[in-house]
Amino acid sequence: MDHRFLLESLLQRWDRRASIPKEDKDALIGLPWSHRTFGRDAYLVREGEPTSVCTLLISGFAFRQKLVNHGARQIISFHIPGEFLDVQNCLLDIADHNVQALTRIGVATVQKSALVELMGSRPKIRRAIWLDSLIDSSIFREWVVNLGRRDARARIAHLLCEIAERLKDAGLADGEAFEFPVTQEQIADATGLTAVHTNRTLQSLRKDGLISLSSSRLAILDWDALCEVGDFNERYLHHSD
Amino acid sequence: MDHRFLLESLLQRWDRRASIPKEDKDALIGLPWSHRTFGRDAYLVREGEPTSVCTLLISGFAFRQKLVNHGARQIISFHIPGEFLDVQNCLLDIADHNVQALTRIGVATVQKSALVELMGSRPKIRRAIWLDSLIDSSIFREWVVNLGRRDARARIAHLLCEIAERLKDAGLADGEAFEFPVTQEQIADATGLTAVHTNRTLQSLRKDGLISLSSSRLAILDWDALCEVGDFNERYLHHSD
DNA sequence: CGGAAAATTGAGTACTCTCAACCAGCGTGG
DNA sequence: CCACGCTGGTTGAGAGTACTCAATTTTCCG
Repeated sequence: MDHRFLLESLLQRWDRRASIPKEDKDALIGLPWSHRTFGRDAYLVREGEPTSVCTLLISGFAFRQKLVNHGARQIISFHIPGEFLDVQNCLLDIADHNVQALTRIGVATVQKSALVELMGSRPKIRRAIWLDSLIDSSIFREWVVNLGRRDARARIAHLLCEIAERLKDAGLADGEAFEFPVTQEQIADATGLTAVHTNRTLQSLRKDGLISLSSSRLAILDWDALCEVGDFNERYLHHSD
Repeated sequence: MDHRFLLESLLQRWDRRASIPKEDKDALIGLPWSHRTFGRDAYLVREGEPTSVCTLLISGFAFRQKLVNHGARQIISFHIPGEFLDVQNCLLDIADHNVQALTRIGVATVQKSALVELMGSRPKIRRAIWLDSLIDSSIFREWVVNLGRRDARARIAHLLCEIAERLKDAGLADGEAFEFPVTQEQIADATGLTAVHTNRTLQSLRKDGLISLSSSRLAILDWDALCEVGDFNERYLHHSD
């Protein structure tokens, strides 16, 4: 199969935690994956709709969000290549939030029944996927803390630290600079702020020499200081587990 | 075993989603559970410490929280009887948050290895536990939205709706009133507000005839209006899945 | 009954929002 | 090739929600 390399970053990440037998890897790769691409802002999953597939992000970035009744949007998570965007839909029949492409993306989708069946017969894969979803959950908890108990500066600093750390862990960042084409409005929607205030806060972080962020490239100029500002402790990412 | 009834509310909840064979129930009940009680505010799990057991809440209420560097506390979730307080620790070796008793509580703990082994051999139980943890995750997502994009009134209304709905689903509430001995400071820490502002906001909800909340009893006087104020849609609780 | 915890109130502050205008980059079409 | 229009970024001024600090009352327990 030629999409072996497409699942490579996922398998590498799993392998680092606990080795996955070659048969298991082949079984995963052998599932009836479909490859698709989506344009920027395209919806992959819509809240309230029935779910039928699970989606693995292959290239580009994506995010999940929910809308509130007065029209505001809250971004719930960002996703980088090698992550499932909606494993929870394996067991949940109705989507409880939206999934959207942040950039042009490539994904691999598989019928959730096929994935569930594979997990039933391959304990190592099951464990890896469950662990991923537990870490997902841990990240949500940290976001609750971020939104509930940190001010604007800390919230944004924390978010940037998290993205950087996850990219580094996935081997997708060289040093402290990387492509991350996020708009200020999206940062605002992820941190519970307005775009205007996000703009001013980013300027303040730039002025202090902590970061450099253009529309598509993020560079962290002073990692320790940014972690300090953002009260960032990577434990919740469980990168060593 | 005489603690059958102690697991009853958990098993009933699971059974409503998908029936669990009697052998599976007996196997779960037959695990080497330990029964313990904790006083109000006692810590059951501490962030940063290694985990060895999983804890099922039998009686009373509990909550999970994280502390930020300047000392503030963010409550991440509340828990009612029949819920696991820390299933994620089955696979995560270091706790990423604290678990505390809200009231005097009774719990049943089991070595996580025993639970993991049981899940390995009992697919129905595994599925039920995984589904619980996915719903947990969905609740965290909704809390992110609550903290990020709703004002004080809506945040508190939403929280109260959630607690009420979960208690009703668990069969622990008769009508729209129930024991829920939470302090205003705890509501504040759950909604990202200060105790003072929480106090004023609760007064406003009371004045409008939406709720009646004394220190230990919550009554929802106008369910529809409170849902409206809190932008509450129960879908994220997946009570029907 | 006494003391501590929790709830309440008041006044002043400030962080973040709103509204609105303006600028910059960029792809498209005339 | 440049005007145009759109999206995203920036700036300013004023408003408001929520915070801080501090005192006071009420409730809860031992």
